[in-house]
Amino acid sequence: MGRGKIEIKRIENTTNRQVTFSKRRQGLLKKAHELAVLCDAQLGLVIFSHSGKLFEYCSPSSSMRQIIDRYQKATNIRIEEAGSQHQILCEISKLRNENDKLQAGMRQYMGEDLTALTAHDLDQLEEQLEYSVNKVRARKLVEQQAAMEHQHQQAAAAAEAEQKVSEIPVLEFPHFYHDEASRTFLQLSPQLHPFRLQPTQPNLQDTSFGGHGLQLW
Amino acid sequence: MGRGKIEIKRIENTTNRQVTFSKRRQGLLKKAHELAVLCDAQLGLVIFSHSGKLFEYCSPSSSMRQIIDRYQKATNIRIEEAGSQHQILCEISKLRNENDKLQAGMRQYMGEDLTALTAHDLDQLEEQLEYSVNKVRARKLVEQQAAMEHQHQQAAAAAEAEQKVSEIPVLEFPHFYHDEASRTFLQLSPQLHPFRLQPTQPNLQDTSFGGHGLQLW
DNA sequence: AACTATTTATAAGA
DNA sequence: TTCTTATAAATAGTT
Repeated sequence: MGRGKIEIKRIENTTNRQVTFSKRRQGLLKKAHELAVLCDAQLGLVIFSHSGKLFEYCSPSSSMRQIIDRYQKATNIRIEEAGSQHQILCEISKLRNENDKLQAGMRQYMGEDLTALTAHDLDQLEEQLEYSVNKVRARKLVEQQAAMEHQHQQAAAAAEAEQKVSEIPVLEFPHFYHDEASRTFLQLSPQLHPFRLQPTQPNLQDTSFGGHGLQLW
Repeated sequence: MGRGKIEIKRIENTTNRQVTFSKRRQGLLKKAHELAVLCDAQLGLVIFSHSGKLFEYCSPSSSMRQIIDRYQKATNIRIEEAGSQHQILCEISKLRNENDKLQAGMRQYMGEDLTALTAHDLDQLEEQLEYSVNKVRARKLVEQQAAMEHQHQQAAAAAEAEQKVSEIPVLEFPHFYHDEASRTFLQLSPQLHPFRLQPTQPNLQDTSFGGHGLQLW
């Protein structure tokens, strides 16, 4: 539709291409509008020129946002996004759950909320607390020793002393959970096992998701 | 461009509208393609018919997904989404932080990780643990009493007994934090105040966000 | 779905 | 760029 027919292939002459872009872009936007109005259709048109400039049209009474949303719903292009969103919500839920449990456990260690515990739970808690008190006392002892020996620069000897203390004399009470795994994630289930700590993931920071390896940051 | 000129307004006759939609849709898609090819432009066109059917075109060597992404980047339409995403990430970060602190506090209550504590911290921890042990023992006493009196159906008297016990005799050690606020959120700052518990929000579930009130579910 | 009179879009030129 | 105009293309109304 012009003085001559043209082949539909990239116009190599830059000026020519820009002129054609300008003309046809205008025509396309106009026709998009006409279609939307005449036929009561919802449509969105986004054009990036070769140089990167953005032009757009969307039908009356709607926004490009709406149209993109509708398009994504219609094509399920969002499943991936929705999946990761779901994972995020699961992560938050899990963390809140863990927090609640930790707080419940913490309260019990502070002597609160004991009424829900069975006699056996109370026994275990008492044992654990006695164990902890003894650990603390052992540590205090070491600190005193270290302070006394400080001027003699014998910190190494002090550490050794602590080692001995915590290994032998003060641990007169059994404890139900105590190994190097205690440095990892602690998962409490206060309802079922108020004081049973279970090591779960060895790596607290990175493997929080259930094996999918989604990195949030 | 036809037998007669038409006004650009919604075609009321349904059949006519559908026919026009079909013709003009085809023309629009064709012109979109021509513009994309002739001018080396990237464009996306999405059309929903009045009846909800989806038609689309996007320029060669790209996908609608890419075009939508580029559009969203270009228009910052994502700021809202990014904002809420940011809030979600903040929430997760906060929860993880709280979890870490709770775990650190918990470990210390279990007698682990004591080396970082000062003498004063150790004293407080010892006091708290002794307080907790005594609370547990008081509770055990009450349970025993309740068990003995069970056949006499005097649960009420047992509760009264616990009240007396916890009020008077066993609390021979001072405790640094103990009031009704302990039922609310506990926030630990093990680095600065290893055992100083601070009540924060009165409502743990809903006011997790910093005043913005974003509800995640 | 095809036809065709007419309108509209636009390629090339100024 | 913008305007002009000859011509190609699109399409409204018809069959």
